[in-house]
Amino acid sequence: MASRIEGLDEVILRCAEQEFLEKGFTEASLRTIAQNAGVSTSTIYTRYSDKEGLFRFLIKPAAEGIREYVRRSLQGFSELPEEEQTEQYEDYSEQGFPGLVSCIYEHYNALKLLITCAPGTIYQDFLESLVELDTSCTRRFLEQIGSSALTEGRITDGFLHVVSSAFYAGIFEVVIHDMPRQEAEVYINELRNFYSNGWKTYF
Amino acid sequence: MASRIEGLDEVILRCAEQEFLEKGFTEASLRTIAQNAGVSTSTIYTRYSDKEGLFRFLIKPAAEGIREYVRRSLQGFSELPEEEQTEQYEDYSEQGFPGLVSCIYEHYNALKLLITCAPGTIYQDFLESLVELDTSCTRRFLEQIGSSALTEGRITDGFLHVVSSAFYAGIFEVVIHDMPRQEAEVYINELRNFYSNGWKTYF
Amino acid sequence: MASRIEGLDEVILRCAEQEFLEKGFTEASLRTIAQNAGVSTSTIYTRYSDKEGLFRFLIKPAAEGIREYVRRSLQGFSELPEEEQTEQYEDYSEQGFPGLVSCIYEHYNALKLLITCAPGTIYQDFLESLVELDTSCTRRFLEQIGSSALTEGRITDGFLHVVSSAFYAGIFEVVIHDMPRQEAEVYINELRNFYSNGWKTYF
Amino acid sequence: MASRIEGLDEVILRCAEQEFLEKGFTEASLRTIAQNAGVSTSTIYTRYSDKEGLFRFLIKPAAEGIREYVRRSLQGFSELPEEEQTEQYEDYSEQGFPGLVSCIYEHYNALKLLITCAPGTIYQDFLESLVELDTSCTRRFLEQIGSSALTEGRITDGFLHVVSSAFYAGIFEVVIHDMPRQEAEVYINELRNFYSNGWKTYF
DNA sequence: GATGAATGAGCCTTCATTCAT
DNA sequence: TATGAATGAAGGCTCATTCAT
Repeated sequence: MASRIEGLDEVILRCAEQEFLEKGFTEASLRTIAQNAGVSTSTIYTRYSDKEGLFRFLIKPAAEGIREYVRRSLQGFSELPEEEQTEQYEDYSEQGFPGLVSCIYEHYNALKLLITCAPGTIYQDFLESLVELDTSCTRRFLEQIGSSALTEGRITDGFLHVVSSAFYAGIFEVVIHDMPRQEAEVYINELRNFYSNGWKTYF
Repeated sequence: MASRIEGLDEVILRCAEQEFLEKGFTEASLRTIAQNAGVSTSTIYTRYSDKEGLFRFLIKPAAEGIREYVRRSLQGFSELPEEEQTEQYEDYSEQGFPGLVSCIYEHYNALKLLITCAPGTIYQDFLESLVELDTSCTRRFLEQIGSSALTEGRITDGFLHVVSSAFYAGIFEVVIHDMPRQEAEVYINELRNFYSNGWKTYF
Repeated sequence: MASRIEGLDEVILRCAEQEFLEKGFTEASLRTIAQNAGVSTSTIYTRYSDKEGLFRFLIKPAAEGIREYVRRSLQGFSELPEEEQTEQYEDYSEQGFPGLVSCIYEHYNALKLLITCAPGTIYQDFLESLVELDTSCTRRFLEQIGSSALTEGRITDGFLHVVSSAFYAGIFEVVIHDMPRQEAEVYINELRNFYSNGWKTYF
Repeated sequence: MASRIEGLDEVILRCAEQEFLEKGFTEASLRTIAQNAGVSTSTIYTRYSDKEGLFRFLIKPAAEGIREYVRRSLQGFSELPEEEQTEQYEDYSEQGFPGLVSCIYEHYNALKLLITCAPGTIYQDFLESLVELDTSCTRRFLEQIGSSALTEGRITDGFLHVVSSAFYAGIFEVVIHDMPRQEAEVYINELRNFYSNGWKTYF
């Protein structure tokens, strides 16, 4: 009874990453991955149950990493006293998501996979999860400051939702366009600034 | 000379649209489209050359419509006297792309196809074409007003490009999230406002 | 009612020849032929009934030309007085099929088609028809000279048949290998010499 | 590890042979072969890569067998002392390729496949490989005996090539015409005799 | 006579997945 | 656990041919 071959996972995952990156999920071939990794197709099934399982395994740390970062970041904001929150919005460009870029580049390949190669609604679901964190935080803030835009219904759930997903989609352009890290930092700060400026008009 | 069967195109195109929308380009099956339309697979080849030809046919008016709208809109801006251009930027939220939403909803399904289901680089190329129009217009404006950010190299081609594509990607969230038309109008104006505010810091 | 377009046949036939030559009968595409000729596929059907009809039309003159030449040539031999026939066999290299090469080069392309591109049994049938002419002439000669090989059954129909078809197949190597005309003349004479030498042992 | 189903290869190969023989390579259908063999089309791909792989597998032993026979036979001739070589040429009809017929009938069906059904240049390449062996042996002999025909340029590479391929094509008539084995032996000896007689005129 | 359109049959091939070993 | 073999479904596409105009 053969035990798990040492280091095989790494080889498989590296080959899978490459194949998915090159061809996207649908067009990627399990056979090709297996061949490049020097294992049988069946081995992949033994370890990751199926094609989608393999893909999800590859992107999981990245998705969770980003999500965790955003969660903690928003939570930090929520826990500030109200006046500081407002203040931050005034000059967010210096705070922003200070470590977001690090987080992105830490999971670069996997993130690119998730953003550009995912099958079905995997990317949408991921984006959705970020947007939910974001909008609920924003709504809470707007409620705290007693925003009239909110009570008068000018700001709806739909609006919050779309503005937020446009924002995150904007951030992920960094990955789509393989922006160098330094450029990305400036860009993301700028984006954050844009959206801050947008929101301020509702305060 | 056997003439084209009356109204067949409409049936085929409707079925194709549905199939592509449901499964995306790659996963969509020509056989299924043909079956639903009640024609032979070959008929599709006779009329649209191949799968991609069919897809492009479906998409073409939408892509061209949007592109044409954006072109004319930017051209109108460029032809204004300099002071009015600056003025517009100051309060763009009341001008925006006034007819863009109409244009989007006119081609709604086809646009959704283009944005969410296109194979290869078709969507990227489309987006790119808009971004090119946009950035060359923006650069021209910045040159006219003698922007120091431009001459000092803080604004690069890459920066223009990414900000612009983030903007258009943001606009297309309207389609991705099936936003009701009225909401979309507000949203797009808002987005325009965001980006205007962003640019203003460079003037 | 449109009358036959002037000179269309020539164009079609030239394009068909090229396509068949390039791809062989099976792989050749009627559509390609039609496209290159600038006519509709249907036009070919109107004029040549179907793909095989078109092919047969192309090769007919060549097949008949060669067959006619061989027939007349053998007939000439048969009509000689017996002693001259024997004599010819003794020094056939100077007589051979004196005009055969001319005949071959007159129909070169069509012959190449027939030999290398024909579908089904068309080439076999053609070869067979030559072999039949040849063997019946040979047998008649052997009978005339009272060949013991014949009466003793050492020379059978099968033997005659195969030797003859090997001979003609040998001749057609000229076409298969695109042998220059002058070289071909020498070669065919040589071949004839070989076979004459072979036969002489049975006299 | 699922082992190969017992005896499946034989069934598949037999069905493939039949189909190729009946319709030729191009017209033969893998589906039909699979159906007749009672396996799925994919099984054929698992075992033989593709259609051509299957064909080549069928043919390989025959092609190699014949080639090997010819090689050894010519080598034997080359290794004789010069006077015996000349002697053999004088009365080759009694030596010929004594075991060639056995070799042919051993691989009968596969050889028929190779000669009458092969796609592309497979048969040509096979023939060419024989011709190469043959001509280099012949040339060596002519050089040894200091043939004036060679030094004077009357015998060229082209001539050697064509005469040789006509000879082997002649031999394969045996297969094309399904000649009974005994008849074939006589025929091939005869053919060898013909060509020996031809060559002798150049010595 | 010429044609554009339509067709149905058929092609080879690839795929993810299962299963006995 | 790892695997080679087998599979059924499906894929896009090409073809020769027919037919109404």
